[in-house]
Amino acid sequence: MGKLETNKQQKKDKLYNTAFELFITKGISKTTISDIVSKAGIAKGTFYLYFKDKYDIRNKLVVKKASELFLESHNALLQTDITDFEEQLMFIIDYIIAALQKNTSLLNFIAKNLSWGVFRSAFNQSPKDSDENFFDMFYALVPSDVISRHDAEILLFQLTEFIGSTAYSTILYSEPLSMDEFMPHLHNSVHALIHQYYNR
Amino acid sequence: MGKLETNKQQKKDKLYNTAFELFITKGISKTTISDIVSKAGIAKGTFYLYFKDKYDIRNKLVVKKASELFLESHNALLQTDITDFEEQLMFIIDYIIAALQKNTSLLNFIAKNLSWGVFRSAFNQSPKDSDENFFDMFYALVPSDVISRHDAEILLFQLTEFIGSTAYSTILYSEPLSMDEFMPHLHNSVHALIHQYYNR
Amino acid sequence: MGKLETNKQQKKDKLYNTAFELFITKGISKTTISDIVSKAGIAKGTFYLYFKDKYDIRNKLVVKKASELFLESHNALLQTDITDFEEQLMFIIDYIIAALQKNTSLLNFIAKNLSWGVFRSAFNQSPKDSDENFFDMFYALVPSDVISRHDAEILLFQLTEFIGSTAYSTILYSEPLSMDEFMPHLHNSVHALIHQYYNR
Amino acid sequence: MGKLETNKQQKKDKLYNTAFELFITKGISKTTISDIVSKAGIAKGTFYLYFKDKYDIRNKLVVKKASELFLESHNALLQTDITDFEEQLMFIIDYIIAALQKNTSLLNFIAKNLSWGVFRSAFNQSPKDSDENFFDMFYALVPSDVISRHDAEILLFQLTEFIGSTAYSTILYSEPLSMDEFMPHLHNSVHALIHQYYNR
DNA sequence: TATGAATGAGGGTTCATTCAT
DNA sequence: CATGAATGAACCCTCATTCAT
Repeated sequence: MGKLETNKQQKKDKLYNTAFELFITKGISKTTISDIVSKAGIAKGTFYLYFKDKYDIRNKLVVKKASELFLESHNALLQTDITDFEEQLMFIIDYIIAALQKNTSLLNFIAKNLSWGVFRSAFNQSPKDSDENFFDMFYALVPSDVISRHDAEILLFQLTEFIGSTAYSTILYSEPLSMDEFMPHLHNSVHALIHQYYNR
Repeated sequence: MGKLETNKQQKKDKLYNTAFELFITKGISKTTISDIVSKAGIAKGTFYLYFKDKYDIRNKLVVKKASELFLESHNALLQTDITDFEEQLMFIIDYIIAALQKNTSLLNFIAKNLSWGVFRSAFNQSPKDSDENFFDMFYALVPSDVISRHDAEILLFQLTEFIGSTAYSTILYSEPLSMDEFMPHLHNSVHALIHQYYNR
Repeated sequence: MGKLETNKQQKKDKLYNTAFELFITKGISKTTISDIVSKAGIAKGTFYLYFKDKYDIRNKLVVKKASELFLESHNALLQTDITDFEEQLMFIIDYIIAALQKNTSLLNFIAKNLSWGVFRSAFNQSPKDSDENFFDMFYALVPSDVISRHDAEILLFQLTEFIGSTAYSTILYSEPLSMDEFMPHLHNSVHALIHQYYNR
Repeated sequence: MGKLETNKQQKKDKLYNTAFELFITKGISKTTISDIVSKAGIAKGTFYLYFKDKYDIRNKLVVKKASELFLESHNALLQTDITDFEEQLMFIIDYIIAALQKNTSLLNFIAKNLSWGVFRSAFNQSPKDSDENFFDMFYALVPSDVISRHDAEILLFQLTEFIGSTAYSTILYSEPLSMDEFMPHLHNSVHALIHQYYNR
């Protein structure tokens, strides 16, 4: 990679980092492109060299951050000896929830802007960005003898939506109850959702 | 109610209706207050006599529309002979999903802007707006001998979030599958979520 | 006319005057709307209340200024005893050329931006703006027994284009000769153009 | 001319052709240097090696295109047997008008940007560009025994301006009449303008 | 109450020009 | 000679909000 190439990537990364910081601090609508570039120490025109507009960088950031979180949880799982699928899944869920509880800005950012469509298309569009793919990771965990690949996909969808939306409300607003209070219910519900797909 | 009083309410209603129409047509951020008042045939300053800003009218509208939908489904239920709790719940869910499938603009509007907190507080703030309260309606259905009031609330929360977020993705974007394909899974999952709270 | 109405017209006039001043001083493309409003002491948004954009005010100004000049020449004609059509026409031409020689900025402004289409449509659009219409003024001068109304219109078109384009080059750039040198040729040519339409 | 030299000329020509195409398609002010170079497949910086700015290439193009048209008409004249000056002139005028009617973009481009000064100076600056000069061509046609060289120049000026400005309005906008309707008037007027200079 | 003209900060975006490679 | 990433001044325009009428 040439010096010029490196410089380009550095500029892009700087914009990503600065934009994320401002998005979670001030909110997206209150963050202007002027804010981003001036904080990043980059010229305004340069922004438009890499991103179409504010929502372009937001979409890319949302997927980036969500993926990072998932893969981080998977890496943590690999450090353990857990082999049972449900236990593995619970580990990941607990890991992610704990991370979001510690980083409510991130939760706010991801939850408000991540849709399944964005998420999915992002993985398909640029598989080179991460040598490990979150979907593959999940499907590899699922015991294929009891849950079909097709069902696994639908299950993943339901779990993601269910956990995402309830976590948003409980963690950020403690509405209608706090995440700590909700936790046992969440665990039970996740088990209930999974068990449908066993022994079908 | 005097003539002047009536005139005031008419103005307010006109603003509500016009704003809703524009919100679902052009989207909220693309709708300006100028758009609303000019389409409503009302002076710009008058808007500020009734609403604080665009987000004030949006919040009120979201709750209004969501409540109308819930109560409409309940009224439909009353026309039936269904007495079993789970069947009643399924009827309401199917009714609401069918309505949202027919009116995707409404789904988009509600899903993007309705949070549990807004919803809940709205009911508490102005119980007079609807002589029937959605929460009371729901709790009345729940068989109190098998599910406690406290659990009922948590269950309602989970169902609302689960159905809301999966319906959004499947109806509007058919991602990762269409609502028609998802329907049996949805039914099973709802049953699974409910059954946890039986015979505890 | 109420106070508010008067205030509106004052603002509009102020914008007209300031824009014209800047257009002829700095040129149109170098004049920004910011320049106009800041010099006029009016808020930027107010500009857009009265004009669509820079080119809207330019078009209106061009017609305004050209009309004023024509009508001014006609008023001057009325102060004389000249009765012969050709002499009257020559008087008007000489008057206008003299005015443009004294005010080369005006010549530059009008010549670069006035097209027959703009001119004509402007008169038809808002005939109320001037109780006297330049076209009617011209046609009234033409001796209708020797030149038909239809021919008069074509003649006026040719004279306007011929004088306009040659005056532009000779007055502003003395190319290929100065207006003073060109004057006798211009007179002869105008007579030649007119005489075609006599005794047809 | 070495290979490198040829490559340079090719780049320049490519820029000329691309710029012209964009100028007549999108208009000059809407055409950016980015547009030109990206369409030409040449680097942005390279543009500045050959031209000062957008207006530099425009001026050169306008003269180039106008000259081509004039010389083309002269070449067509040489294919005929016409010997009489007025007939020759009419042939050229008709030829040019026909060409502009077929190519209104060219008319628009030339008329809006060609001034006598630009035209004249261009011929004097770079006579090498065309081995035949339009001015010389015209003066050679004029019968020098009846019209002096000095008068010929003034006549050419008047004809050019007269025809140019009336053609613009009639061809492009049919205002106040179409070119077809105007044609006989144009012919008569041209004759009238020429005859002044006979037998002086 | 109701009006709507006036405001003006600040947003997004463009694009001619430069200069290190 | 050729490149094209980077620049950043400059611009247009929107629109929520106010306030005299």
